[in-house]
Amino acid sequence: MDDHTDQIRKPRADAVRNRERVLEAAKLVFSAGGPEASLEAVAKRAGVGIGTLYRHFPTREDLFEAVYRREVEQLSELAEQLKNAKDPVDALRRWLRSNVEFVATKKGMSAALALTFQSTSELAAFSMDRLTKAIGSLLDRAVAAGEMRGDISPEDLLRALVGMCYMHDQPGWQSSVLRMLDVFVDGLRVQPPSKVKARSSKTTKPATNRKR
Amino acid sequence: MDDHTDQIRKPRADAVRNRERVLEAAKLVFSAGGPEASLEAVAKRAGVGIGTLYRHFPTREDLFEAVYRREVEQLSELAEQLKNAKDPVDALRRWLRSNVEFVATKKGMSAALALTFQSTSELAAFSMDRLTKAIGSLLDRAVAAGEMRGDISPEDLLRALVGMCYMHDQPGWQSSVLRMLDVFVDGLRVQPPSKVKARSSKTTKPATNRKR
DNA sequence: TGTTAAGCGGAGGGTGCCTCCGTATCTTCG
DNA sequence: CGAAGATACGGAGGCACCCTCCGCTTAACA
Repeated sequence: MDDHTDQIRKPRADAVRNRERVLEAAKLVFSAGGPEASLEAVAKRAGVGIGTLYRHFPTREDLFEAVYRREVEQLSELAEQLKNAKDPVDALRRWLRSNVEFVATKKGMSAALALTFQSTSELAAFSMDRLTKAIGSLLDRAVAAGEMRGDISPEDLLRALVGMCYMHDQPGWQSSVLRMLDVFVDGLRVQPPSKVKARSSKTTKPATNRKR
Repeated sequence: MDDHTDQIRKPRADAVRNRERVLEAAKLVFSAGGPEASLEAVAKRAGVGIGTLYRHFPTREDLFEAVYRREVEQLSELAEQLKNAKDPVDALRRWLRSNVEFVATKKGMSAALALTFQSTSELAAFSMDRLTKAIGSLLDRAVAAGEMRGDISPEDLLRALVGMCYMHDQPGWQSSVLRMLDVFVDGLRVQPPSKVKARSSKTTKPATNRKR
């Protein structure tokens, strides 16, 4: 009818609000009930109708993905904030710890993520990229401050973190990971040459495979 | 009333048969349709009523576990057979390859297994034990024959195998793993052969690979 | 304030989950 | 072999959840 249809309306306020509510509810419900939690439960918790949920997220996977993306972005933002902390080493340590906590609360979601990552590895790429950048910024700062060695790449660190968290079905894994992370961070510090302890008799570690 | 009911009847033939049918059907359906495949589809495929399925396996997890256990036991039996093969190194290699195939066909089940392993790590213990023994018997024989070095434990080998298969969402992972396994087995030999070209052992004639 | 399209909610048809129980079949024993 | 009783079978049925569809509501814009 009218010819200036290229004019876009402001999105409706209630739509924005509801979308946010659903995401928040989904985070809670999935974390508690695992990947097969009822979507109707999510809708109820969010205080919206089931139809509203489906309009915003047509499939269960869409909802998963949106929740997970948001979490990754929050971790990313946390890194941004921590950039301004006084002690760069401590900032990095804190970020790593937040990450462990993130995994811990997502216990129910891990299987779902395994599924999702298989189907759309675009999401995997996105989150890897995002997290690598986050960890990189913190790492760089510590290195620039002369507090950490510079021969470890962000990818390495991320891989180590993910690898450590991978065993999160064992009991007491969380404290174990936290301990290992502390050791890891300590090992990353530029150390006074006097305090060099003998290496274990493990086989030689392959050199860090630098990417890019 | 009855106090000497300790007399045990022979299990009914149809019960045994149906149980087996359900397991076989479940293997197929889960592999194809993933962990959330319909149990009624399993029952239909098995040619039994849904009630029969539920009597044998009260929960979905019970069924999963039974299927997985059976697979592990089959791998175990395969090792038993391969014990009598002429060439111990080739026997080991074949077992490792069967394992890769096993993982490949279970593509849909991986997420399910992640879930199951979290809840009942007793199953994980069982399968680890079983597979370690299987791989150990083959390894020992090759070592006893003087064809392989003796400083690698069955656990190491199993871990390497599992670790290699863990990346089975990448495209082309299977051939990659097979290649790595060949390299690995070559590395395990007492006398590393001078660059044997990687080959795919389709035939049952392994002798062509022997050269030194 | 009126117009209009974007958004909302929930009824409803469909599917799968799981239980329950009348019926069929197998084992045992006379 | 045949009866008796234990054991297993099948599927109807009630319930929860999935997802679509559409009449009603409400926010944006003029």
